[in-house]
Amino acid sequence: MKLEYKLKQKSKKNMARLGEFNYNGKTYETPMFMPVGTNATVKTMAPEEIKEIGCGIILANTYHLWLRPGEDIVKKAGGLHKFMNYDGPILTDSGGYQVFSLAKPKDITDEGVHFKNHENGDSLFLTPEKSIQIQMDLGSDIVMSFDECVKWPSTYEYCKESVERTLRWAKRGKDTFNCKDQMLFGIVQGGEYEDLRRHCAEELVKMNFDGYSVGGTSVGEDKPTMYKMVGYATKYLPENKLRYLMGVGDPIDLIENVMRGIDLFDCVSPTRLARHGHAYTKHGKINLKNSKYKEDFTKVDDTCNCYACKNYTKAYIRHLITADETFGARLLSIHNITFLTNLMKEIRSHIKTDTLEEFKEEFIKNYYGENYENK
RNA sequence: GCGGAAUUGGUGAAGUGGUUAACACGCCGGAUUGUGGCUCCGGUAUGCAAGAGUUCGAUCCUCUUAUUCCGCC
Repeated sequence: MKLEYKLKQKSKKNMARLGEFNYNGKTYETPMFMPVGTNATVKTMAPEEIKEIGCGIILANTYHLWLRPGEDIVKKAGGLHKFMNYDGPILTDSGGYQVFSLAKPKDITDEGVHFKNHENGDSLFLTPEKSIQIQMDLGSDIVMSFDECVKWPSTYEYCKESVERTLRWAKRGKDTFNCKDQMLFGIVQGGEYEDLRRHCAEELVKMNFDGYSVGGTSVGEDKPTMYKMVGYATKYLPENKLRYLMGVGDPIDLIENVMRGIDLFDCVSPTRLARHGHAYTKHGKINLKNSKYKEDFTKVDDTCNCYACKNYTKAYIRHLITADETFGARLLSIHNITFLTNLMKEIRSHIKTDTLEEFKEEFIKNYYGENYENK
């Protein structure tokens, strides 16, 4: 049951778009935020909780599931959905990000990428064909091409070479891919260089993927640079297909990049920040480990109605985090994912009325205070 | 009452007659972006029980006092 994207509405003032797709009898709206569940679990959370919050797609990771438990096990279990008991849509990352985070430049060859297993040091070799094959075995709904996520900053020469490689890998992946129930996305790379982004986007579009991702962002660049890179890519992508900005989840970046034509986002930050004691609120990100919350018996965010905010106080959650109790991480994960999910909901409603620009100003004022500048 | 040993930050402790008293935990901040889930990076004793002395100089040597622990009466 391949999901099909329908573009419903476009802003007249910017590139924001409203869309939807059906999956398993349910309709999901975009733009959407997708929580990350690397090891076939959104860390500390049960699938029921994720659905309760109103999330749609969640992510899982090819690299990690390949190493453990192995895609064969997941296949025997009946696929990822059955294995992890999640009947919503699932997207798998290709392992391309691990090229960035785990491999050294000398490990990257045209054939594929040499890794050291981060658990036991074993030598590993991942190719575009292998990545796609694993993802077909996992049975996710959206499959990512195997790409090279380049470091930032990188020279024009390196990015150019890397884009050509990413395009060759995309083609090889597409030739391997043969599942009618899954979507396959191409990934636009090209660093901060407009002609490279354009070239990459146009070549991918010629290959006719089911959707397109923007990669190579959220790797340490400043916000204006990121926005620029996104704009260079979406400009050359077809309107009737999903666009996914990989690894982006800072609240303001969600708004900014929706305005640049993005439909899907993912980021580890709501769950990682939660594990480290941080919470998103309307008035900015707070660190619950700060001693000023020791006797703060109010909820994390007074405008929030998530399970954590309905039932628990800052002082209690602070205590859990300080005592290294998992329940604290779980409560904050629920809260942070709820925060981003609700933010996307607000964004969608402002696309409907084409008032996203005003919403952005309002949000910034509340979240960062009066003197915000892009850093 | 007699004899012995000890006393270093919030805690456990290292250390030396000579510029900024190790390390760990805790505490106080910060970071985190297609997740390498006990992570990373900062800060944290103007003082080494108190006082006096020896010395150019003492946390380190001497004496007195206090406190704690151990043994004996």
